[in-house]
Amino acid sequence: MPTTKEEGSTPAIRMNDLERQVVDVFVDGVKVLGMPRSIGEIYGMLFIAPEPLSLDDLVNRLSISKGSASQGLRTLRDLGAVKETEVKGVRRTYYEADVELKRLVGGFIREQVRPHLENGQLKVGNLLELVGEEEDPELRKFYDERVEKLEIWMRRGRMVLPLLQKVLGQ
Amino acid sequence: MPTTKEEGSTPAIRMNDLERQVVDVFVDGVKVLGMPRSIGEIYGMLFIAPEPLSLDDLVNRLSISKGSASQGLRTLRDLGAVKETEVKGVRRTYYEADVELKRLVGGFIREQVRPHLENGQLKVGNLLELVGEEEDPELRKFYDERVEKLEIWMRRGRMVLPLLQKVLGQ
DNA sequence: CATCAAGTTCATTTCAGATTGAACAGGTCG
DNA sequence: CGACCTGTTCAATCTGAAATGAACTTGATG
Repeated sequence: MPTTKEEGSTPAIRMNDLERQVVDVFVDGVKVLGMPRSIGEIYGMLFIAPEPLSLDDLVNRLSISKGSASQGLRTLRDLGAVKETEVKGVRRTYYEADVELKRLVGGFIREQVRPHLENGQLKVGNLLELVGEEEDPELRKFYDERVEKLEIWMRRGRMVLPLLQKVLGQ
Repeated sequence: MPTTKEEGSTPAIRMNDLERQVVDVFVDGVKVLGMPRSIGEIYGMLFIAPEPLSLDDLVNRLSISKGSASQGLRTLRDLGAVKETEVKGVRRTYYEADVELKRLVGGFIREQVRPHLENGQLKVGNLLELVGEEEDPELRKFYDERVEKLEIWMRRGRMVLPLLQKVLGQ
């Protein structure tokens, strides 16, 4: 039962202290990870909600716009951080937080970390050509070393990800 | 010898392609870590510079303000990402990049990650009291579980850090 | 088919955080 | 001491990413 009687779930429901503080923790959390506050608000609200919530519930309780809620939910879906709950006989979609750390970490790595790392490796690849153009052999040696180091760092970054997943997962 | 003849090191030196692209890689890098672009520019410039650079060198080559350079260098010093080089008989301070990944990771964890985690744990601690106020026993049980889960996540976060340092270091 | 309800899209606006630059502090040298 | 050089500080400004909200799409219902 998504929301009880008072049908649907529309009128501005105030957040209580617990909800407010939990949301706050997640807002900080996602900020550290470089994600927008609204993502933290939405996930936090779902995390502490005993029942699934609809988009409109989130709009009302968090006082955010429909646009924010919609985009935030999409991002969270992409991350695999929320589950949709189809309620029989109701059109509206209800969401609940997926609270498996393993999935959260995996989603974050897949969506946010890997793309950046791959892009970085590409750029570092291009660097090698530029180093080749350097005439002065001593300088060239120095550049080679540095670019080599960069490559090692990138490689190591990639290797850490599965380990992270393993350690954090369950 | 910090900079060669043409004494000190003042007039606007243009960046070459290699420098520009290396800086670019680091700008992206620090952005992912949630740090300001100027930090990436400065560290990147130092990383690819065969000789130590002064604050003014950075201002000239990167076309950033003295203020940015000064603050950026301070942050990088706090992170342990930069070493100061005292040159005998010269007042000016010269900087070079510290390229030990171990130190970089350690500094980042110490300065950026730990503070946030600790702050988070504090906030989660406060949550427990709020949960105690909940009357409905079933609801209370749910809240307890969630807060408990949050604590576990935090704890796990802290445990991962030393592991990260160990794996990435050298 | 017309109406309504649910959700998405995206041009505009808002705002937090980064950058600037001018004033300032501290040190050095003649 | 006084001119000068190096670097720091911080109020004012700028900017890019996030939030808004109105227009739009989709699809269900009578």
